[in-house]
Amino acid sequence: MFKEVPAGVQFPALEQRIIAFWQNRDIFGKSIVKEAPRGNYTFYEGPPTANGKPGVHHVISRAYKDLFPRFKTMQGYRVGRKGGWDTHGLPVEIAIEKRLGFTSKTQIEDYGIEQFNALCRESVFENIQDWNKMTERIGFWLDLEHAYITFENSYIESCWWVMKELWKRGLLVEDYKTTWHSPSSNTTLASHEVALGYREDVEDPSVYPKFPVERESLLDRGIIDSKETRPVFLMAWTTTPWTLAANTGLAVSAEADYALVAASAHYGETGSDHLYILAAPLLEDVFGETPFERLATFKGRALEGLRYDPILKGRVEPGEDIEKGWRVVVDEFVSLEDGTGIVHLAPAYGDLDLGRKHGLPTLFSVDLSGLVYPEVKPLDRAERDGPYAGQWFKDADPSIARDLMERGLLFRETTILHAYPFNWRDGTPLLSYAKRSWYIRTTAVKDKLLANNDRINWYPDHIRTGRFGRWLENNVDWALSRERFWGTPLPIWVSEDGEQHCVGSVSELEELTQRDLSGLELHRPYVDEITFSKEGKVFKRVPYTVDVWFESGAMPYAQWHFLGDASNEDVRGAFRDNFPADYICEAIDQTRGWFYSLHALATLLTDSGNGSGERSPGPIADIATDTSAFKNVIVLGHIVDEKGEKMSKSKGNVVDPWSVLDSQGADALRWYLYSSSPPESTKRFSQNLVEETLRDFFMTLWNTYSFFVLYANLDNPDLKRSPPVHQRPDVDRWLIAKVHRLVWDVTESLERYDPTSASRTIRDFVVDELSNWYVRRNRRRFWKSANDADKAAAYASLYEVLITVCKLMAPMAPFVSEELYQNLVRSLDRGAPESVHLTTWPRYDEALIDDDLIRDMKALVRVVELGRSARAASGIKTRQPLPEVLVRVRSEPELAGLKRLEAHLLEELNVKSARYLDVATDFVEYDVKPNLPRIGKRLGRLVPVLRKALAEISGKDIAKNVREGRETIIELEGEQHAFEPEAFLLDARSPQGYAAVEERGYLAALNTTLTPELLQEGLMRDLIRLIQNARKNAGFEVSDTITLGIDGPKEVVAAVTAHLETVLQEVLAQEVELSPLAEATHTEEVDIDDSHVKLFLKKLEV
RNA sequence: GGGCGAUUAGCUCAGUCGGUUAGAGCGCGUCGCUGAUAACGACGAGGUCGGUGGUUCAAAUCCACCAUCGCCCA
Repeated sequence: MFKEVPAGVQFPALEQRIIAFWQNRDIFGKSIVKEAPRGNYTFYEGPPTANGKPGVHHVISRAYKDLFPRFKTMQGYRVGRKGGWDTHGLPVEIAIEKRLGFTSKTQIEDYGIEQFNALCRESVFENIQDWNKMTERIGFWLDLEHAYITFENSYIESCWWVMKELWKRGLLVEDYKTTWHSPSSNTTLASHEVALGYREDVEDPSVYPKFPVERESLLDRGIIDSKETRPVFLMAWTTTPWTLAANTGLAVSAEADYALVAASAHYGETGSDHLYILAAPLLEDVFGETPFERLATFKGRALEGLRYDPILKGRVEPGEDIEKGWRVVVDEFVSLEDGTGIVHLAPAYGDLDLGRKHGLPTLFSVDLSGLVYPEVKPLDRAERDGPYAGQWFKDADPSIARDLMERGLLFRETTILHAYPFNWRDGTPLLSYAKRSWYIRTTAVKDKLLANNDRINWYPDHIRTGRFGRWLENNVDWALSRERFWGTPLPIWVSEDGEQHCVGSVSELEELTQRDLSGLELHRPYVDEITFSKEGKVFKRVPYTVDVWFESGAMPYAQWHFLGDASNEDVRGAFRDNFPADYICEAIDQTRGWFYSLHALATLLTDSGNGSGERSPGPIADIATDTSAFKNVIVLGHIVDEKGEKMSKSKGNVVDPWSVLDSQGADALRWYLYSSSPPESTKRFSQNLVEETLRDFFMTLWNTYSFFVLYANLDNPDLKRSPPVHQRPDVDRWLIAKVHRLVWDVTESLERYDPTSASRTIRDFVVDELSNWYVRRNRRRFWKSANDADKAAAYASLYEVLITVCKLMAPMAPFVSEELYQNLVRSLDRGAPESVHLTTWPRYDEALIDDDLIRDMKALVRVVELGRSARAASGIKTRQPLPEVLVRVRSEPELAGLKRLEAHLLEELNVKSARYLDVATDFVEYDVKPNLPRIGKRLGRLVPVLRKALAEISGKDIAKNVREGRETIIELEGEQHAFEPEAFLLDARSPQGYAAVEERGYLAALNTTLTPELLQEGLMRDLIRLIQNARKNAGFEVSDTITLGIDGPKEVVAAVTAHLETVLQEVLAQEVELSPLAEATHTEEVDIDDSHVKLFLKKLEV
């Protein structure tokens, strides 16, 4: 016996019971230790931060994360799923700063880094309960017990190991980094602080500096000829004259047109004694009223590498090769929106990445306090200090402009209104400043970053060459250090004279310090206090922490506390067995975040070296060579509200996942997320659509299941001894064929990481094929009284299919599938696996996928649909039997197939017989159309001519040719063309005198002639329906037998008498009195056609 | 400003290699059917396939430009 299935099911409550069941039996644990013939399948958890509450967007990624580990487990893999928590970083610090009311970094230092970090540490798990509850509630199986936590010593130590390995190979170096720097407080501002301080309509200088070009190279390029003697300038534009001394390059656009023009030395004057190069489309804008003469036009590319003279020279840092500067570079970023199309590059003040990309040196004009360096002066000045030494950078602007103007090196000086950032606390302007910073030299392995990316399966595919590929192509070194407090300390110790030492482990630090550091917490300020001496020099740690993306990118190593140690085989084995990941899944915003940091670190560490030995192989190249950290990745789109707007707390349109989880449940939510749209598309979330998913799919499945259980409990079929498939009726073999094809489809979809297709295919099968066709067509077979082979076949088929479906949906809807499995399988077989999630993924048997049968059933459904339509058009209700249906299908095999399924056709349409029109009969007229996919290319522009010709030729003639397999000759524009039979599509027109409906070669026509016998049968069926209604109204169970009394006119009496057996059977009546029934417990008065009938019902006690 | 992606019915989405009349579900209207169903079936209303231009005998589909939205980077 199966557990009874209630009609009204509450999925949220059901899911809670399943959660308890999983917990009590430790099903998750068992799913990991069970036999895994196919080996390991590794999933990496991209660590969330638990200092905020989880929202519906976290549910979507967790739903996608959960699916494939479950699927792969069922396929026979071992899928350990180590959880993880991201605990460091600026958002955490900011939250604490707010709580303490701090507005600057110095306040934190005054307060004490120790106490500050202690508060950070406490806060990161503030919402851990919410996260754990949500994770459990949506059925995300994740090993939270052994989750990695980025603030733990073991995790940080692994990060140190990674950094040391990079440092040893010269891949972790100190260099410059552009930051928004506030000279007034001498600190770097975080991006959100910068955003706070933007002011619109700031008036700034707008100047057009003139960079003199070497005459020779212009001659070489043919831009000027040898007769030309006037000086030539590259005309640039800037709003920050103080950066001109830091200029080391000029950028142009390769494809844009540039012009050589002659004009005066200064704006607004007449003359032609100076030659200028600038973008052709901007000439009018730049010169305005100034007369100019255009001498030549060329592409920007022609200027590449051109050398020019600096107009001011700044401070050169030691080791900088200034000879590489002062040349023209070509870059895509150059736009012709404003300026001159020649962009002034000052790497020290905002253009560092561009400078680095093009190999330009870095010069400085202003120090960190915003004061001009003494070195800033024209090249030819001999005196030691320049004229602007010590000036506030904004104050230096006018004098710089004036001096340049005087020297003929400025074409024009004016002002502009634009937006510029200021320190939001004191209103002083910010500097975009290249500061000292620690870098990972990812550019050294750029080719490998690209090559390893090529081997990643991205879903969707376009990310590989698109967003991620583009990002890698424009790779710049990874700025690692941060001037912050709560994070992994950068393990670099520096001596007073600048010698650097990177520490890769605590034991190394113990060796260096000769101290026992086992109790040391690897955070600031504790590690800051550790110093050591080497060769007589004292080493102190640099004050930085590292980018949190580095930490999460290091999780493949750090989650195991991997230190590359060959002697620790447990850790090494754990790492080796789980690297790289088979699958990860995060949202699109991780492209430059986690996706990149995982990829970059793996590429660096698995690097096989560069052959020539300049770069030695990475420390794990012996475990995995030249690979990314992940093989397959699903990139999710973001989730937006019903109106397509971004969910944000301020808009108040954030959907609380619990409102959905509590009413529709986790399975409906998960299923909706998988099936509503492909993972990468932006999802509009609405509870209504989850509700629709519930009704459309889950309720339909539930009802099919409850139907099965209801009748199986009444009938007790022997489901352990099912009849062989080949002995079952066509319709059962059809269902079996369909379900095997379903297994094939769903497996294939999930193997290419496409849960959208997988879930939609299951939905279509369950709703269309299983419920609305198979069960509807076959329900009588379940409740008929004879316990014959046919009934056994029906039970066996439905039973097998339900079990297969519940396994197929288990990875996506883990709760409902568990419920079905427990009742359908475990109630019968206590030896079966304890949970659906411990079962083996279904296999399909190709021999059972009977394509012919599937095709035949499709034709039947097609004809039935047309028949129903004809029925409706005839105006004769379905309960009234009709004598005949006339049918035509498109091919002989379909016709034969339809004949074997004829019983379904007759029953479905309620007709007595079927007559088949020959597929190619002359009985009807034909419309002939060209079969374009076949002959379109061949005919080309003659297609419309043929269409016209076909409209005039007799369809019958062509049909005859087609039937006899002959070619048809048609004259088109005076030429004879021969068309094979397949060149045409024949569309038959309807025969006269029938209620007929036809579509695309299929036809169903109903003969509507009614005889007295047919009318009587119709009356009988009306009566049966009314009695069934009365049974329901009386509140009888489906299986209750009754005594029936009918009091009505003689037509009714005659109809009942003529069809007595049918009536008794249909309404489960033991006997029927054709008169009032005295002992009736339920009476009803009903109308049939125009007569009144009284019905009397009494339940028989068993 | 740049890059990547999206835009098909009121809503959520299919649409294969360019090829016959652009489809489904939900919602709406009419009718039918019903002892598994919270259903089901038939018919109908609802589409400038984001816009413009181009290629082609033929474009939702290919190309160019534009618009709107999203994300990332400036």
